[in-house]
Amino acid sequence: MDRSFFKRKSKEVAKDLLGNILIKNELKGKIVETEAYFGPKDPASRASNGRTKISKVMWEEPGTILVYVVHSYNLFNIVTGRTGKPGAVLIRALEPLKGIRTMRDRRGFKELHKLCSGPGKLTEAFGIDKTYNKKNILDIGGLKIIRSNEKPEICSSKRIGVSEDLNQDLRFFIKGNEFLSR
DNA sequence: CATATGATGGACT
DNA sequence: GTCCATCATATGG
Repeated sequence: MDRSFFKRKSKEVAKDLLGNILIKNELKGKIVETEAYFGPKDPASRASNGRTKISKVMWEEPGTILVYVVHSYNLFNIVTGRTGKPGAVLIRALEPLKGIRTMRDRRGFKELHKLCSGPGKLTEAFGIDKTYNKKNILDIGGLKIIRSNEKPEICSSKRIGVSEDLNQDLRFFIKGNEFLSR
């Protein structure tokens, strides 16, 4: 993954992330579910109220990590688009591939499908917290995304948990995957 | 299997 | 004080 990958519209990045591999130290997971968020004209986006303590990171360089807390869970996003043009992709679910022992210990469940099947679950399983906020995933070694050669079949839906959504599908997931949220 | 409900804490008005 | 880009339980079929 390079800078040009993230320097595109969040909708394109969200779709193209599916099937690729998130790596944090010894942990690996396949990205199976994402959501795209736009800037101030997107009512569901954190940027809908302009630049705030949380949302201002969305104006940073593509590849910047945005982590913030909702209902006491960390949510992991990656900033997309040109620097100064707010946009981000939320990583919503991973298929656990490696480091299952660690994920089970952190989550307190042994079932594979309970480890990373939601945006708050995967950050707990992977140990992603606010110390990663505002760092660039292209610059730090311990956390990265690598391409797989998989070309998954992609489905879409409305975004989950938002009170006011746009009239288009901005949630993307791999068809039939067992590790989706919900 | 499904839907319902309470806990949670930080950001924002 | 209000509002969540959530989750784990509990309950009913």
